[in-house]
Formats: sequence, C-alpha cells, structure tokens
Amino acid sequence: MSLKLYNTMTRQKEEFQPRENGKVAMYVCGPTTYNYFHAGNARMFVVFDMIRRYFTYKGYDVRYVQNFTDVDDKIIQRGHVEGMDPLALGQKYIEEYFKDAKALNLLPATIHPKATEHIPEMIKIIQGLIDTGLGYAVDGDVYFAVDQFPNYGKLSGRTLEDMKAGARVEVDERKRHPMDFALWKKAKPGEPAWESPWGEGRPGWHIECTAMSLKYLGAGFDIHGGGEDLAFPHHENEIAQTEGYLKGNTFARYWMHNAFLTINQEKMSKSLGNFFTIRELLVNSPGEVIRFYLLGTHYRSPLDFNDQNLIMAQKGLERLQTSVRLAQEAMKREGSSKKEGSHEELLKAAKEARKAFEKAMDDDFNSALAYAALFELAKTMNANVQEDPVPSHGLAEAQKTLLELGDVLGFDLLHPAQIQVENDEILTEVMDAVMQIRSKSRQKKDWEMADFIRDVLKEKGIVIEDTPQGARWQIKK
RNA sequence: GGCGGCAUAGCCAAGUGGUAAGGCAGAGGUCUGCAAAACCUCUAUUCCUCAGUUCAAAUCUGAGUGCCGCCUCCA
Repeated sequence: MSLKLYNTMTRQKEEFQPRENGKVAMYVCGPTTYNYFHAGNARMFVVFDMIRRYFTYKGYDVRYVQNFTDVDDKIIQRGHVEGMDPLALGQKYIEEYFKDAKALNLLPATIHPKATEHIPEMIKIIQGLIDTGLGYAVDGDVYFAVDQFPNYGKLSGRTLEDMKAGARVEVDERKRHPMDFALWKKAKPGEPAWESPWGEGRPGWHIECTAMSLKYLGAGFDIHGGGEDLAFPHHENEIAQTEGYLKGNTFARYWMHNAFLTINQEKMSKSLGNFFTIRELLVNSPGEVIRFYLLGTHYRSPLDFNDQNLIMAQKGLERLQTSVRLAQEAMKREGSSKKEGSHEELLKAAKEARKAFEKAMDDDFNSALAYAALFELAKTMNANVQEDPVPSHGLAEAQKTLLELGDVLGFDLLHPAQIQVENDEILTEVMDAVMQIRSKSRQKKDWEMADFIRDVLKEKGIVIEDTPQGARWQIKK
C-alpha cells in the first residue's frame, strides 16, 4: 500500500514518507490574480486537488495551502489598463477564482493565504537574509545573492555557469551576479507600497511563498507543487532564499510539477495569448467534463487541448454516469435476484476495481490508468443491471464503490442535474403525465404520436428511452 | 548555446525487460414498432527510424528524425 511519487528534485519516483505520521503538509503555488484563470492553470489546480483527495482517501490528514499572489507587476499593469486600483483588482479576481474553482469541483484549500496579508513576515525573512549576507539592498531594492547559496540550481539541474552561458536578459548593473533576483522592489509613484527598512516598496515574487509556506506548514513540509514552468526560476529561488534563511535546513521534501496544457502542441499561456479561460469554456462545457478531460492524461505528460478531446471526455464521463443511473433504476425495481452468481460477480468486480484503482493511484497518481478501473466496473454493472429480478445486493456494493472512487477523482457520478430534476415536483408530475399519454399512444400502436412526443421533448433536452421495464426519461443538455 | 521532456491504432491514452489496458469513433450482432441506452463480437503481429545488448525490448544502450518546454513574467 505504499505510495510512490515523482520528485523533481531527485528526478525519480520515490516512496512517499510523510514528515509526520498520518499527515501530509502540501503547498501549491496559486494564481496571480489579474484575470480569470485559464485552462492551463486549471490543469494544475485539478491535478493537485486530485492528489490531495487521494491522500485523504488513503487516510492522511491533509493540510493543503494554496496562496493568492495578489500584488505583482502584472496586477499593477492590468489595474492601470482597466483604470482600477491594483489591489482591488487583485481581490476581484480572487473572488472570481472561487466561482470557477467550484465549477471544477476543486475543494477549498485548508488555507488560502494572500501575499498582501503577509508583508511583515516577508520583511522579517528578507532582513534575516541580509543579516547573513545572502541578501543586499541597493537603492531601495533588495536582491538575493545567488552565488552565496551553495546549491543554487539543484532543483532545475543547472549550474550558475550554465545559466551565465545562456543568459538572454540584459543584466541590471546594480546586481552583483546576473542571476540575482529581487526580494523587495522599490515602489514607483502611484504603485501599491508598504513600509520597509529599505523604503516603500513591495515584495518580490518568490518571497511570498517562502513566508506563507513556512508560516502555515513549517520548515521541511512534505510536498511543494506547481506547473513545470515554475521549477525555474520560481521554485529554485524559493529554495535558495528559504534554505538560506533556514541555515541549510530542507525547505520542502518532495517537489511535484505538472506538465503543460498545449494548444496545437504549443504551451497555453497568458504571455503567448493562446489561452482559453475556464470561464469561457464553462459556457459550452460543464466543469465536470473539463475536469474529466484534464485527469484523463497522466499529470506529467503534455496534454493537447481541443474541442474533439473535450467531446470524447464528455462521452466517457456520461458512460460512467449512465452506469450509476441504470443501477439506481434497477434497484428501484421489485424483487431481488436469487442467482448468487450475479452477486458474486458484482462483489468481485467492485473489489478488483478498487484494487486496480489504488494500484494506479499509488504509482505517482496515475489517474488515466485509474479511469480504466472505473470503466471496467461500470461494464460489469451494466451487464447485470438488466437482469430480472435484479441482483440488488451486489449491485448496491458495486455502485457504492464506483461512486466512492469517482469521488476520489472529484467526480460526482450521481449527476447533479438529474438530482435537481428529481427534486422538482412540478416537472416530475408533468413528465409523469406526458409519459402516460405517450404510453397510451404506444399501446394503440400510434407510433406517429409516440415518436412526435419523443422528438419534441428531445429538442427541449429531455431524452426518452423505452425499455422492457417501461419508458424512462432524463435531462440531457 | 546550456538543460530537460515527448514520439503507442482513425482519434485520445495506459504500459519502463516477458509477449500491446481503457475510452471515443467505426463494423457486425442481441434487444426494440422505430430510436436510444446497454450487452456480445471484431478493429495495432506491433509501439518514429536504424543499429546494438538480451533467451526475451514499446520498454535498456547508441545514433538519427520530428515535435515541445525551461534558461525572461508564465501553471
């Protein structure tokens, strides 16, 4: 039952050993809130949400911290463009984040700290770095001296020499080393600013994660995650400043990075402008479909985004939802099968699905492989659901397992829309009447009328299906 | 220039030494007044190319080709 995960730091899969028995402390880099988040960001959120859920399933008490970068150059720039106070803009998109997160069924983090609420903690760390010679102030800016930190580059597997050779950026003359990065930025007039020992300014990008992760998780916490583009420079710099501040103690024990979402094989990014926000995608696709699509590929493989893939995901998810629906309908029917064989087959299938599911997820969270376990179970359920009488006992267990495992991946296979319909008394009564009328037509072999009713309702998004046990209907958008 | 990743059926996608999961699409069949759903059967002698290691390779090694990412803000 051991769980293996790929650690970017060591470039191999390692057995997960928590810092503290039975507990997992993880920090995931959250969004910079200057816009709605896009599908690429969503992949990261969904992947780590899935990881978090699986740890919980395994019995760990998970403390999950995801920050909001609510002050930074892009927010200031965007605020300027929109004629809005940058800090207010940052808050606005924090609120919008939660709307989209809900649609994707992302669990709220244990703590969602904001950069702007942790300035004093950051100043303290920066001061500590200056005191030990790892940081230096120049004209109101403060930089981290990378050549004073022995293992700079250990996460991304490069050396200062490598980077010097490949430097593509104009070097700020005031820096002691070209790769030195900002811990504190002096404010220009009109920019959001906080008082500090070096004058008015704002924190550099990396320092917030150091301050907030140390505050809420403490040194040497278990997992630090993010998109693979964060490995360098963001996480590299976090390691340097944090372990420098901690006098060499380990910052985080496992580093996890998800691969990108691509569009036409190219990285989807705000910089390239080739992105879709989740808000836009939600107009045509339910959040659960987007989620199903995002987890259908292992998190460390690139995933190409297009409409066809989204449609395939929708069909796949519907298959699982249909299976649950069929099982529920079957169990409502009278009687229970005497045939032990069906019970046995279902119980065995449930057991094997769980086993295969766990095996897949234990191997570096292979959600794509875990899907196969769900589909196999659904297939066995479907094959037994038509039996009359119904093997209720085995079916109930199988359905329970399918729902539970689906939930671990963040899918509600009970199909919320359907539940809503069932709670709508008027709709249910009207539909009962319509179904009776159609049933009469069919008894009189008035196929024209029966088909007409079916066609009209289909246009309204209500699908009627005739079965040996009678007709049934469901909402399908 | 430095560092790293990927290449599996029409499409998506698992599989890292033992003889190709799963999904979507497609074909045939069962059921059905028809339709839908579901079920059954079929759909990669083969995993970018070439060479090598091995009893055995999609999996390991080397060379090559193609695509992508990081090195600058980026999930």
